[in-house]
Amino acid sequence: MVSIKDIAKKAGVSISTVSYALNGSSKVTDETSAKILAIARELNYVPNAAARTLKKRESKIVGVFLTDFKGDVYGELLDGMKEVCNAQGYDLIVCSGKQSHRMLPERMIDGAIILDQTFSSEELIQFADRNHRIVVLDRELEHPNINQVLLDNKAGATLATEYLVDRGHKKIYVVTGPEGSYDSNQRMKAVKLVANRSEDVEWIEIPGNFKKSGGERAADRIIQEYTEPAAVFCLNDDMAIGLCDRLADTEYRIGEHIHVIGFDNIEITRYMQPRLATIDYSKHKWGALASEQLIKIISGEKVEHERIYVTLVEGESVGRG
Amino acid sequence: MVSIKDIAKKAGVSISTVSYALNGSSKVTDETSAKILAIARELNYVPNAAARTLKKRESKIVGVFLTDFKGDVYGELLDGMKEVCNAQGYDLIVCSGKQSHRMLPERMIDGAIILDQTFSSEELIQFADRNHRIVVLDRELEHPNINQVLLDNKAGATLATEYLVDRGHKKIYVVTGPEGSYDSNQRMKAVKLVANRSEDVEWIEIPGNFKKSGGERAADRIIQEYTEPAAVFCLNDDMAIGLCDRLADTEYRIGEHIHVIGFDNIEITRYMQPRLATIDYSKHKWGALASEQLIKIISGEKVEHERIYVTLVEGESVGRG
DNA sequence: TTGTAAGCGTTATCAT
DNA sequence: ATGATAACGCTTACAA
Repeated sequence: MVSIKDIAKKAGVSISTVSYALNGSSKVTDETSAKILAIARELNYVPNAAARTLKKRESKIVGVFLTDFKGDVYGELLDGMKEVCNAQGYDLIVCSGKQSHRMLPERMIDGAIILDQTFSSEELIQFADRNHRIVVLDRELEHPNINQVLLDNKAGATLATEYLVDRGHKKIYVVTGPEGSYDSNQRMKAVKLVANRSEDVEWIEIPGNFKKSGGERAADRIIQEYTEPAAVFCLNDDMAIGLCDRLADTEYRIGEHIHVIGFDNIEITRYMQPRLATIDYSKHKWGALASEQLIKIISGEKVEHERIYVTLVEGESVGRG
Repeated sequence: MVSIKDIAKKAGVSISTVSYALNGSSKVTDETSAKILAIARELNYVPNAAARTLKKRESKIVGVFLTDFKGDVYGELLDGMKEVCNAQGYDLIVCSGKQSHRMLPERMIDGAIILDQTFSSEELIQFADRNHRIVVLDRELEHPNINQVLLDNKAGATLATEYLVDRGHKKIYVVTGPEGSYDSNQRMKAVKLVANRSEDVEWIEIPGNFKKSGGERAADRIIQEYTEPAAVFCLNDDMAIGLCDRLADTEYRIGEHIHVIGFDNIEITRYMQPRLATIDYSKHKWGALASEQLIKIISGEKVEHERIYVTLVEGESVGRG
């Protein structure tokens, strides 16, 4: 491996001069600088990230942590993050799994964006206490070193529930996310609020998991107790897809016997027959804002919590009740 | 930041003893070791990755590089990679974009898995020459430090083309990937081979881009010159989806006027009406094998190139010609 | 069994 | 404008 020492030797200067030259300092003559740069190129010199990070105590890398790599929301979200990070001179790395948790405390990365159930809030607070900078996308957490950029879950769930109620549905199943999911809990709260406003609207909670399997299981139960048309609010699109998929094998028609709405507006919903009603939001913007906030708090800037707004996407999966 | 120096001071021992104790060396007494470990915990000690990497000249991290984060094949692929990496004591990070190319030469990572057009083959060879270890998933490259794990593109394209020919189609459009794509070129070669076997089979190449937009443009052209039923082999599913989507707005019926087959068997195809015929392969296995090979060559083991096998998935998107 | 010390490749302070 | 040197936090001969 060629280091600045090798360049220094070949150029007949000291390593500090080489360092200055490579970093474009004005302290060194254009002449020596040019010579050094030439030699560096000639020797195929590449700086060593570990050494730089060790000395400077920063890596110019931010990490985003995901529960897993599956999931259709991630593509745009990550692109949004990358765009902002790169523009600000940071690299973005995507991590997943318990093992990767060490990245932040071990200082491989300058900050973390969390969308990952496998981090407990205690763990995150502990990191923040030790002065690590974090942006959370999947929970509320108050700490000077933590910023949150959250979906407007309540607005979304309110829109969805009102849509069902407005279209005349009296019996509403709600398929939830996994236990303890912040998004699921927030959405559920809003559902209750809206549903309880109308005396004649009944809502039934079905525990789900934000995965297709949850929707499939919900479908089984709904079919079993079917007596009259009903509406289902799946608290994310993945479950709605599982539900529709299972229903496709039965005589129950979506938008006619069972009315379905999801949440996320993932791409796949556009291609479903009938088109799935859902709640949309800009994933790109969500990611971009998260990166923006993180880089700001890394730079010591104070920032306010942010919220991502949502809209209703109508679809034939919901007919008149 | 608390370092081994702090622990040493508090324990009244030298830093080397602390280092040995923390690394579970048998050189140090159970007693002192216990004391040191206790103090380390008490002080919330976390090792510094940069320092360790600098000294040991390895990071125990492998990086996978993607052209972008969109794309439905990535989820399972990455999970497969992560699984193997973690089992072998490596962390996996996912990177994208020109900026991230520095990770390998700067030695942040111990090796790279490449599925990324933005790396030129010259660049990769240069890295390999400087003793970096690489596995390529998107090209052929011969070098002692490079291993390749490729899809069996030819088998897949042969299966797809034969499927169309066997079902009586005489006119076959082929929508290709972007210029220079290895996968696209390989698949195209196989198409020609099969199609040219039968005198009465005509094939027409339409340049695409492996994205939905490519499929949409292809649909426009096919509609325009439509005289009789035709078959279309989209060299990936994404384009097939774009094509079907565009066709949905016309009077042409898929599986009746236009017969379509894709490549990749991404999840979305299951939910299409009619079900898209396509070529399947295990993305999980592909990722797992790539990681396996990379870790082997990092460990100095010699390995052979690998190939991922493919199968045909029939679908109603292809009817009788 | 434990300590001393060198060194990994940088950056940055202080002399010169 | 350039050089000598310490320091970042860790591992690992080698010495004691």
